[in-house]
Formats: sequence, structure tokens, C-alpha cells
Amino acid sequence: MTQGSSKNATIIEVARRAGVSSATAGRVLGDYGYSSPEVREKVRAAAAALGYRPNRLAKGLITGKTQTIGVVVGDIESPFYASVLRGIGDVARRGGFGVIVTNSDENADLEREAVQLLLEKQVDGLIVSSTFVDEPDHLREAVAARCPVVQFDRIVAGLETDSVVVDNVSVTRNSIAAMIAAGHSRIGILAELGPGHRDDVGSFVANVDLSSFDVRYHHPSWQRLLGYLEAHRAAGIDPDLRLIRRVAVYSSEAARKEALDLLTMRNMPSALFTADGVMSTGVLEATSALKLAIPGDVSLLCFDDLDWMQFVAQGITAIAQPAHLIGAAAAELLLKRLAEATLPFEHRVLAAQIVERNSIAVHGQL
Amino acid sequence: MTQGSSKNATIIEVARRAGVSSATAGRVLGDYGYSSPEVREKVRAAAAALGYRPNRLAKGLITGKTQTIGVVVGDIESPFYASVLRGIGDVARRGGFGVIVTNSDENADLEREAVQLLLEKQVDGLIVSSTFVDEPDHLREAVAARCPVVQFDRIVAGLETDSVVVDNVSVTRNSIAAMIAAGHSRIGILAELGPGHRDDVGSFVANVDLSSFDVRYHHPSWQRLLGYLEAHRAAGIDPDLRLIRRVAVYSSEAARKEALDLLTMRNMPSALFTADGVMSTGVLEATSALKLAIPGDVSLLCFDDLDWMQFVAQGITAIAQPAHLIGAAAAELLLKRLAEATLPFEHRVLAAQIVERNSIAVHGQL
DNA sequence: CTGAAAGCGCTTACAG
DNA sequence: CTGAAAGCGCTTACAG
Repeated sequence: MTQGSSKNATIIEVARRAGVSSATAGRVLGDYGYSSPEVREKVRAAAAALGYRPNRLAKGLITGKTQTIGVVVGDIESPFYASVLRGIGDVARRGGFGVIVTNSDENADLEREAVQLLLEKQVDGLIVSSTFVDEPDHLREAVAARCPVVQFDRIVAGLETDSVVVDNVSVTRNSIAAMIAAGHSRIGILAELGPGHRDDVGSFVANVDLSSFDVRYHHPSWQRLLGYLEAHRAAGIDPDLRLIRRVAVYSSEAARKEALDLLTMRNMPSALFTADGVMSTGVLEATSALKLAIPGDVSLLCFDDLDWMQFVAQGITAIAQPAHLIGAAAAELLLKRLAEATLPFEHRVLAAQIVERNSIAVHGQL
Repeated sequence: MTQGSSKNATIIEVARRAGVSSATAGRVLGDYGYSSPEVREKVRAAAAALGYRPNRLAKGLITGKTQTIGVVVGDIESPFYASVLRGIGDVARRGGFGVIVTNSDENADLEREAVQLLLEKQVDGLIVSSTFVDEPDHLREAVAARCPVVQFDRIVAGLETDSVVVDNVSVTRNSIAAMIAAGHSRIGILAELGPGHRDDVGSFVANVDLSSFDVRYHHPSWQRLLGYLEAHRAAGIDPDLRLIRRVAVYSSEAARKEALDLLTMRNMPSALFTADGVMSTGVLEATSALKLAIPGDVSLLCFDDLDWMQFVAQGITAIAQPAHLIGAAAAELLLKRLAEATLPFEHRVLAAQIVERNSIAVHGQL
């Protein structure tokens, strides 16, 4: 079948062997334009004999399309992003697209570099979870270069593109409201709250009392804090600022320390909410070190990406992010736009699931 | 600085604006050949004014190098592969390379398709974890096309390339030996044992008694089973075949069922070894359902990728795979080979770490 | 040090 | 339906 030749055959060589012009060979192999059945036969036979493999670089150069999606995530190693990438990859493959992945480490410089590299590689579109929600320039450049962008998880202010986010505010509000209804009035919250937004927590809590406050352009952890505050306000509880802990980094170790502090303070909270799965691990270490029973001595609620099943198994109520669906939706939006650039921008809000011990069955959906 | 023009400027336009030839502009912007300081100044100014962005497709077409690595993993969503990818990505970025990722779903057809796509995209090299260790053709094709391959986790028989693996046999042998030394004589083992190799477990156990048996070309779970068998033989224990469970899929649910069966059989094992982290979760569900104390009623040892910290916190001894290092090493080997094609093939065997409750500090190393 | 010309491997109008 | 020619955006010898 294929020849063991080291240098790959080109369309010219296939054409010569088939006794046709390179234009004709191109039409057959690239499956465009017209060609007679006999010619098709001959060209395909020649291609097979030579082990012809199309060079997508040349095709991309001429068509302006590479059938490649560029993705920028914070860290491919985090369960959330890994799962999002899986969703993107599945949809991309079905559409015949490849995926180039880059890690930004939630660092603005690396993110800019990554976007630049992807544009130089001529990706057809970009799916990004941007670190800073107030720095739109590098993404605007992409859009200007006719490279459509889909944002997920976070939305950059002043950058109109397709986007996919989770209903962070409402699902957190509902979950915290349920905790309050169950009798908890002092609920601690551990959230990252950075680096996407530069507010300090105090002024955020103060400002948010204005009902017009817009958290669309905040990182998810700020949105979750808002849900927490709204639930308290609806119940007529003035939240104790000392119960609100900003961890600042996605670190279980940092969360462990904050949790230890929370769980040993005078007038300690009867329940804890962690706005991220990585932090939940740290909180568990703290409760274990203090020999606290869950949900006896303290109740836990956590927002999580992938590991929620085992949290639930330990008696923790979890809010599960549909990470895989986020990725799939983002890729779908992108492919749709690549097919039809003039559509109005679409903004999808996916529902997160509240998972308790008795409803593990929801697993199958995610 | 940059112009809002929608179509990207080419080197020709930059050259025209700078009043030089395109060859000269190319030399300056591409940083090759000679150019005088004054010309450099002019060209760079022109490029900045036009918002010039190099087209790597064109460059790749002409140089034959795309500065891109193609990666094939089973499932980017699994902690092991996610972590490996992180390691690859870090090294690749430092070397100025991009990374195209594809999931094979441990399916031979998808794997072949993925390799084909990557070759068409003209990746400079391939890092793969191949599903079937006895199907080398698609990878041979890559090598024939001057696209070097680095294998990791598993080695395909009859395909000489650089590779990175873990010392599965010896670390498992040592861990099981420690369990035996601690008094366990009936140790259950749950391992995937498929689909990479077509042996059935019985004939594997029988054959492996020949000391010449070569498991280099088996999937890791077979190698771990070998370590288990060797430890038993060294202690003079004839392993009970009913204690060896082949789960066949990477599924915590399947592992849960096997574990339930093992832990309720007559003459139940006093310890369990799971050859994979995903399965460990299933085993934990089984012990929890049976209200067994760990390590009181049963001791657990698990081979794991990323979540071992929380297993250790629960009193389970874990063997931690250096997944991140595997990826980094694979990428290093590839970049080395791209720089120097004639080196002899390198085969790196990385050590896995045994992590017990008192040695959590090892965390920092991984 | 610089420029004119050729060419990487394809696709795209345009004649025929 | 097919072919000759031009061209995508660069880099590479080769003169000068």
C-alpha cells in the first residue's frame, strides 16, 4: 500500500503518477470541484500507492482556515479545566477540528503570549477563560484578526463575544438559603476572590447592597459570594464579615489554614461553604485535624468540579459544575460562529447541580 | 501602535513601508541572516505600525518545522493524563512549542485517526500513550515521515523510540512485600488488566512463573500484577487466584462491585491493593457500605495519580505516580531528539513514591 | 549587508 | 470535466 519512502509524496507526484494535472489531483483528493469517476479512481490509486498524506499547512495557507481551535485555560491539571477540555475536544473532533491547548497559570502575561502564539498559528477560533476580567486588548486583537472568541467561566468587561457561564449566583443563593432554613445562622465562607477582580471584600460587601450591582464581569468566586450575601439578606441576617474568608489562591493548604481559624474562633460557624473543590480538600483536613464530625459538629457545602462524588459520600452537600458541558457548549458556539459569522452573540448560562447524599444519581447527567 | 485593519499585514507590506525588499524584512523579523542596525530599526518600526503578526503556516511550509508537538492520550479528563499534559505543556512552552492534544478513548481506531490528523498538521514530533501494545503500524508511519515519537506509560512491542515509564513492577513488589511483612497473607488485588494486552489472567499468572517473562510491553496494570506476584513468591506464598480481580475498565463502579465481592467472600482478604486511583474510589465506597474500618478491618494500598493525598489522609498507603515528571521527561526527550536526530534512543524509568500517613511531605516533590 | 527569483504544497479562478 | 497559471506568506540560496 504505502511506500516506505521517507519524504512524503506531494500532490504533484500523485498527479504525475496518475497522468493528470496537479489541479485535477487536488480536486479529487481535496474533494472539491468536478472530476470524472475514472479520474478519481486513477488519482486515488496513485495516492494510495505513494502513501500520500495531505499537508494541512499548505491548505491552510491558501484557504485561510486551519481547522484548529486554540484554547487558553488556567491550568490543564485542574479537574475543572481538564473536564472543560474534554468537552471541547469531543465537539471539535466531531467537527473535524484539532485543539491547541495552552496554560495561562492565571497570569496575564502568559495569557497574552498564548493568545499571540495561537493567532500566529492561525487558529480558526479561540476559547478562553481569561484571567483578568478588565483586560480585553489581547482578545480584541484576535477578534480584529477575524478570529472569533468564545469566553467561558468568566466574562471580560467590554468584550462582546459568545460566552458560556454557570449560574453561580442563583445556585449559591439557593444552597445557602437551604442551609439557613435548616437552622444555620452563622455560615462561614471560604472563597478564592482573586486575582480576577481587584475589589477588596469589604467594599464588595458594601457595594453589593445596591441592588443594581453587576457581577457579570466578576470571577465565579465573587459571584458565589454574592449568592451567599443575597441569601443572608433575604433571610434578614446581617452577615458577619469575619465569616467571609478570602483565600486568594487556589490552594488547599491556604484553605486549610483559613478553615482552622474559622473553626476555632469564638462563636464558630455551624456550617462552612467552600466556593471551590480544591479548597474543600483543605477544609476536610482541618475538620479531620479538629476531629469534627460532618455533618454533626459542622455542616459543609462545597462548590466543586469533578470530585464531588466523594465529597457527597462523606456527607457533604456539593454543587457540581457541568464542566464537560461548558466545554462542549463553548466549542459548539465557536463552530456555529465559524460557519456563520453574522449571528448575534450568544450567552449561555448553564445550571449547576446541587448534589446531596440521596441524589447521587444525578451523576449520570454530568 | 497597531492598526485596526481587519486583514493582517504581510511581510511584503512591512517591507514596502520600510522601503526594503521582502527578503530583508524577513531577515529582520524572522531573526535570521544579516541585517544592518538601521534597516532593523526601520523594519521593526514598520512592522509595529502595521501590527504585523508572522504567519507560522507559511514559515512551517517552507522550513518543514511547525514548532508544534502532537500528543495522544487516553482521556484528558483523567488526573493522570491531565497531569502528564501539564508537564508536557510546561516544557513545550519553554522550548517555544505549541501542543495539540487528542483523546484516543483507549480506542485503536480513534488513536490511528488522531495520529493521522497530527501528521497532516505537520507536527514536529509525537508523544503518545498507545492503547494497544501490539499495533505499531500507525506510529511506524510517523517515524517514517521523519516525525519522532516518544512513548510513555506503555511501550509498543517492536517500535524502537524514546520512552518514559514508571517502575511499576518494583514499586508494587516492594509495597506488597511490606504488607506481607506486616502480617497480611491474603491480599486482594483489583487491576484493570486490559485492553492493552489480550492475555487472560490465569495464563499470565502461569507464564510469569518463568523468570524470563518480559512485561515491558504490557500495560502498567499487568506490570503491577507482576510485582504483586513476585512479592508473594519471594515470601513463599502461593497467591489465591480468587483474590486477583480483573476490572477490565477504568471504572470506580466496576471496582466497587469487585471489592464488595472480595470483602464478603469466605476467607476474605485482610488487605486490598488497587492498581489505579479511579478504582480506589470504588473500593472506598465498598468499605464504607460494609462499615469496615481502614486500616482496622482491612488495609488498603492504592496506586494513584493525583488524588493520593486524600487517600493517605484516610489511612491508605498510596503509590504516587510522578505524572507531571513523566510528561516533562517525555517532552524533554522529544525536544532533544528534534535538536539531534541521531542520538541513541533513551528509555527513562521514573520512580513512583510510596506515600504513607507519616510521609505526606513527599507531596512537594511531585 | 541587500535584493531578485525561486519555491514550500496546496487551491483558486479562468480558459478551454 | 480538465489543465496552465497565479498565488497564499513566508525562507532560501545566490548574485551583487
